[in-house]
Amino acid sequence: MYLTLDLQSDVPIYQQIRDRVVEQIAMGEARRGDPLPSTRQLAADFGVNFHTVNKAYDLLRQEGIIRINRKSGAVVHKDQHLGHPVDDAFVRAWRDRLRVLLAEATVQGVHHQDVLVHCAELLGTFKAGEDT
Amino acid sequence: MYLTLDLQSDVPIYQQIRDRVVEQIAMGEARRGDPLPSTRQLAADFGVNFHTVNKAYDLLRQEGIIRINRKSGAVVHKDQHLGHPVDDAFVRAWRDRLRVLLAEATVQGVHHQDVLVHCAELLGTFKAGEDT
Amino acid sequence: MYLTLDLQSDVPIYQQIRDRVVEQIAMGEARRGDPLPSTRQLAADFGVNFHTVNKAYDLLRQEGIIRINRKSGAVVHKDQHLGHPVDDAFVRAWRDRLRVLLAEATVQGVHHQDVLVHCAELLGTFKAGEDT
Amino acid sequence: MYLTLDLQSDVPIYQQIRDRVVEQIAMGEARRGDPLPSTRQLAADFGVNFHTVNKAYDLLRQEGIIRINRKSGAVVHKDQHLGHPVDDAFVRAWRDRLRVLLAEATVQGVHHQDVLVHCAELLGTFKAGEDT
DNA sequence: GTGGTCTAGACCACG
DNA sequence: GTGGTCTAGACCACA
Repeated sequence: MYLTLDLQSDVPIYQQIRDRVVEQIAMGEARRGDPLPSTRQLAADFGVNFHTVNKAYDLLRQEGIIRINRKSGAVVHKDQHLGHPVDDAFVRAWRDRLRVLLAEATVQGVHHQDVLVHCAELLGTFKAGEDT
Repeated sequence: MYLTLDLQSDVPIYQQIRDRVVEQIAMGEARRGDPLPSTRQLAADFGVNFHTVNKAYDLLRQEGIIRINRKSGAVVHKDQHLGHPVDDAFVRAWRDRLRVLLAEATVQGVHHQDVLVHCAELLGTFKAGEDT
Repeated sequence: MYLTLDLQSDVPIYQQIRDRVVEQIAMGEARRGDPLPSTRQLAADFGVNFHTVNKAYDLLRQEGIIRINRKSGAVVHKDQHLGHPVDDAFVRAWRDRLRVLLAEATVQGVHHQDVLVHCAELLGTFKAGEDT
Repeated sequence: MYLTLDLQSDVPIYQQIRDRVVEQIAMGEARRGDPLPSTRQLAADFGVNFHTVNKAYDLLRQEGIIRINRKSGAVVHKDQHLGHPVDDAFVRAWRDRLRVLLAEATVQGVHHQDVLVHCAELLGTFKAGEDT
């Protein structure tokens, strides 16, 4: 699993790590049961603090996306093929964030049709994982 | 313009104010030239400090969404009818944020079709403003 | 004397009026003894408050650029042909402001040669007045 | 980086701080990657509130002159050696401010030749940084 | 009336 | 350690 970070970004590093992991899973690059790099390994690769990676993994654990075992380290727990019912609370909060994002694009002059194209394109990159 | 805040949320208050204003403009509730409440008025309404509102307005000003006059206060400057060219840098950054959001939904098991339905529904609430 | 204002600018209106008058005099459009529009006239033309124009004229008076008589109104008092000695205090303060302006251009990547070209060009538009 | 302020000046303190930083960078005293003092450190040195320094740094960040990291604080991001293309909008606004400044000098009787000498002298103090 | 500036101090997030 | 957020209140500038 290759992750890329931007240490200059104003997005917190732990958030970036978490985001990249989510994207990798969505793209099908990592599936249920697959192991994640060890926190120390990742921290060394990126040259960031060990606690920072830890925080990212803890976030993912709280979201139910990964499981952390003392022995085997972190493994992917949730992916798009799991078939579990979608959490209503998640959808509500997610939709709220989506509304803001779409509102921004609308105000900045992006046509609604183009917005949908962007969505479809991005979902397409995740679809590939679905077919596997 | 009616705005609602959640003072308990972990989203900064100034960010929430900014988000609500963007949504209102996207929904066509406020259009180019329409005045926004004065910072101190809005602060009093929400029971927050006027500096917090100030920061939200300053953010919107930096995004080119509102203009601030010493005399008449803040007025809407950008809406979906402006016909201005869309900033490429904005689209790139916006798409990156959209990717993360869509990846989250995918990982949590939301079907791609449902994601598109959510997008279309939300855009529909903005479309109303376009028809006016 | 034709003046143009930008009511949307973040530059105070009284400052803009003062700046435009200074530019007109520098360009030779108005010379020592020439009358300025009455404050009430200018206020009506621009649709701004009478006190705002008054403040601009007062600034110019303090700078020794115009004289204000109750009878004849405001008249230009200083122009580039006056031949009076240049005030040292003015030059020092002026140079400080110039330093900041030139530093900005330098940091933003404008070549020093281009800076000098800009200066020469602008001075050229004032030179025309000198020849008159 | 040594900066000097005039707390009695009518120029806002945060603006003075911003100006001094720009001058230091233009003079080559601080270059791309060099760290700036922490906001609270600088505030303590000047005897001003840290919010004031914060505002100055935020201004510089918006201008793309510095970058702010949560970890290492603020570092210089732009200097005259960067070789980036010059922003047209910046040049237009900058030239407008230059016009006013040159008009003032002209009206006050400074000869055009002397104005150019002042410009060349000041640019020379920045040139030193270029040669390094 | 409006927004802008500055101060002072508390608390949190990040690394 | 760093910066970010929020509060509270004072005073000034602008129109």
